[in-house]
Amino acid sequence: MKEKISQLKADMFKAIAHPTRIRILELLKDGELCVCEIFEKLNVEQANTSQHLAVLKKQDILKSRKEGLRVIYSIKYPEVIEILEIADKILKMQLDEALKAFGSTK
Amino acid sequence: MKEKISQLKADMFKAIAHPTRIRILELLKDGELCVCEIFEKLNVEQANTSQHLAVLKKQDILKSRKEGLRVIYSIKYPEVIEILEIADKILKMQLDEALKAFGSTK
DNA sequence: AAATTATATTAGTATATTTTAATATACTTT
DNA sequence: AAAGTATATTAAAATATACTAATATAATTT
Repeated sequence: MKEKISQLKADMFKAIAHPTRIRILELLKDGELCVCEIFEKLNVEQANTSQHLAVLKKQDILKSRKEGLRVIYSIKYPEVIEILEIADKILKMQLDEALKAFGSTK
Repeated sequence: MKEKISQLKADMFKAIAHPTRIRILELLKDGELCVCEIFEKLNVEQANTSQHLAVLKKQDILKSRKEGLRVIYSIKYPEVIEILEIADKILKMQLDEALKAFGSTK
């Protein structure tokens, strides 16, 4: 039972754990965007962008709606952004520490 | 530049994104443990546990110290636990919603 | 209804991750 | 210094992910 929940959480993190998908989430932080806007801003192939969006949607992290020809994606649970912000914070601390290691005669 | 930072964040999430590693982090939430305690509690092979610990340590998420024969691991940045707690919260909302979908004539 | 536009899907190849099993290292105790 | 513990490393096989290119779908405009 506990194992299954860990698996579900791992699946969620796996969905997030890709540079392109992280950039997608950061783009969508301030509101919804259509696929065309996303792949142009990211400079990533349309097909590849679609695939990454599909990963995030399958994992129930993004939602989408159709508007004419366009498909508009947005973040389903804003808490995901909190996760990214904490990751940012940790990364800064890590880099900070790595930098300090230089100062001390290393 | 922005791409490199996304890559670093992705690497961090990748390190977290495994059921066994998530369980390790949850075990260490309340304090340090040696490898022998960890793999016994998790019911995972010693070698495999070592490998997963190495992944988390390489990513600077865990730290370790030696005490006699034992190696004792602990969480380096408590913020990682916050990330797991938010993931928990999101997962609960997702499951909740999935459950509700049943109620409504689906 | 044909052509156009936006998005999605599929298949194939390339890469990366995970697991298992065997072995190595590094302290400790005898 | 030999034997015993605790942990780490390595190699090989199995599995999963990612990217590219080609093609398919679906709504729109002409």
